[in-house]
Amino acid sequence: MDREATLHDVAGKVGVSPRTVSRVVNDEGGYSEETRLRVMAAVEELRYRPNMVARALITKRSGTVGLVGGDMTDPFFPALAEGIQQRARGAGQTMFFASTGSDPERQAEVLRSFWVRAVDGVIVFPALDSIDQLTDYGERGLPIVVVDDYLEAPNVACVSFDLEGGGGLAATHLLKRGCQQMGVISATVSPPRRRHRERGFLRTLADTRGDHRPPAMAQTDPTVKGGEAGLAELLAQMPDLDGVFAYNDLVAIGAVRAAVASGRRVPEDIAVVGCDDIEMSSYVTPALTTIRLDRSRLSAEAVAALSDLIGSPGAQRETVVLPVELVVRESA
Amino acid sequence: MDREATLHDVAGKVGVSPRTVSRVVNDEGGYSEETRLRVMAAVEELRYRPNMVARALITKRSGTVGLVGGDMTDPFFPALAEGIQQRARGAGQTMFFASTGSDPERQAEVLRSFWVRAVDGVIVFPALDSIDQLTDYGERGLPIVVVDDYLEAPNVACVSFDLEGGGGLAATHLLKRGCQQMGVISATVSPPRRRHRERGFLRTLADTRGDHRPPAMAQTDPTVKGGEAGLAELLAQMPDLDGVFAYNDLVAIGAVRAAVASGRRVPEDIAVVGCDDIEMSSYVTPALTTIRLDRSRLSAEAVAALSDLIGSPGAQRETVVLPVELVVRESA
DNA sequence: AACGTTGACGTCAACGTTGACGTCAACGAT
DNA sequence: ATCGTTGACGTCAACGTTGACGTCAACGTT
Repeated sequence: MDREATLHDVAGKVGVSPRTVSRVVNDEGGYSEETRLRVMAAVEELRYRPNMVARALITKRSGTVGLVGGDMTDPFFPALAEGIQQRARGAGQTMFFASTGSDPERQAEVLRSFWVRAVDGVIVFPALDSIDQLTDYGERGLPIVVVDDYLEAPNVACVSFDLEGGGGLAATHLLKRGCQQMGVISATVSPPRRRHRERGFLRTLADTRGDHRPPAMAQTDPTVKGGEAGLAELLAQMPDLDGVFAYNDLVAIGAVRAAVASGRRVPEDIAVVGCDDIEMSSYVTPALTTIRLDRSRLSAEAVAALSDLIGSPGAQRETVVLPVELVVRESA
Repeated sequence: MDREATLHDVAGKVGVSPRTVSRVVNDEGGYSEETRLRVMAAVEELRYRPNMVARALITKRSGTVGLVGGDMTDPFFPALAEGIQQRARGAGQTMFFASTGSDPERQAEVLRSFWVRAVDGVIVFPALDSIDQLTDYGERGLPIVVVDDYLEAPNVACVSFDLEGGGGLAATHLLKRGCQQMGVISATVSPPRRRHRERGFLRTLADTRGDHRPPAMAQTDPTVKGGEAGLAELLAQMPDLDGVFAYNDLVAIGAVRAAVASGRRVPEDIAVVGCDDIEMSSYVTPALTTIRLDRSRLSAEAVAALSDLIGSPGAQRETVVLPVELVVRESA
């Protein structure tokens, strides 16, 4: 376990100064072809690898990005994280990951830990009420890409799905099926300000027929259990419920289970539309009708936005809104 | 966006040397209570946060750990990553994550990128044929926890589930159900050396009744689609197949789907046992009978092993084998 | 009174790079 | 012959910390 080779070691071996080795390693130019070859050979032989920590100390660029999520356990998240990680790796960046459980204090702690490790930028799925935090870091010079929320600040870019449109799609579909008594299950982790899908759903309902009964509303955890509880609550408010728009597919699965458990048929008695289109959704019975969010696209856009931000300090950047799509399967 | 405060700034404000501020910040002792208070106040006021990069450069400890997985998209993985990340955070460590797609070259690249960023240790789900790589890094002084594989090397610890036992459990269960014609679907990403679950299954079969027909074997990707293909292959080899042990729950779900698509009933005509017990497994129809692996336990053990290794350089550490459990639901 | 010990600091160098700048020979243009 | 330019280096300091060691007053002991 002999100490790692440094620029100095390579320089000694070749008989040039460390600065020249650095130039070669970083492809800066300012050396002869012969020197380049001799340096490269020595680098090979000594298995020299630049020490990113030292480099980061002076350049203020660590070659790392941070991903801040609510909960990796949400099936929507992993594919996203995977995509982001792969693209970051492609750009020579290494990815930190930390989850916040949607708790702003944990988020603050996480951002601090990323900041003091000199990450070049972060991609954040923001916790409840944490925009001040994010604005603050943006102003301090940290490039931030915010997913599914909107805020204006230097060094901050936003990338979202058109969830409002998605809610509309769900409403239209349920109306077309002939549903009369609708319910919406939304998530406690999503603050009112960010309830785009619900807004879109309600608006389309209102726009399409002004005379319908206002939909029942419930709030739960964004999980299968939450969906079960949510449907029970909806049923309590509206016993002749016949159409449900669920916060995500997990909730939709829970809603379907609860409906079936209560002796109703899905979609005949209650139609259920989910959101996300996770893998699982095509494998449950009945297969879920849902709003598809293209996660691969989102990760691409998020990483692209972040590199832009990193490349041009202090800049703002257009908010990106990604289209969504209704996928009709069996549940509605 | 005024420059970040440093030890030097704090020192200037208080009227002591940076070294003293460092002592206070690191709780080293060797200062008066009065000095401590004044330093703390200045730290507060200037919002001083130690620069981990500079600290890492000199101490060779970065306060980061790396997690190397095959694919975050595998539903088994996220809960693990989440657990590891939380526990690491609890210990003041920040987690890097990178996936390898089970490709040894990508794994090498990932480990290099972690290494040059001076991670304090890594937890690895090894790619195919990559033990030399891992041994090499272990010898160079990198603490490594290897999940689900065995190797002996300095600075390396192994943590596994008792998959051999799990395979035995599955075999026993299928035998008890009266299955006669068994098949095993294993994964191409798992090299023969690491096929513990298959080994346990086959051995129990052989031990229990020496006269049975040798099981059919298939290999696929560890996905739902793979499971569908795998069952088809099994059926081609053994048309009167009546019991299947699948590599994981995703494969089991695929196998069930393919069985149903071929007009067979599950579990009446073909019983299927999965492995992992992911969330999804209780929500599909029929709900999966499976071998439960306690992911929370695994992440706890992995992190514990890693801190041990980090705490005592050069040490070896007992391999930890975690128990598994059969969960009987509907598919077998 | 002389001496060792302890506490509370300060000084300096080092960690491995890179930014800024300096040097010096070779070369072409005037 | 002189001058400016260019290429190919080298030198030095700095990034923000901490390890190793030094200093010096206060204190207790003999």
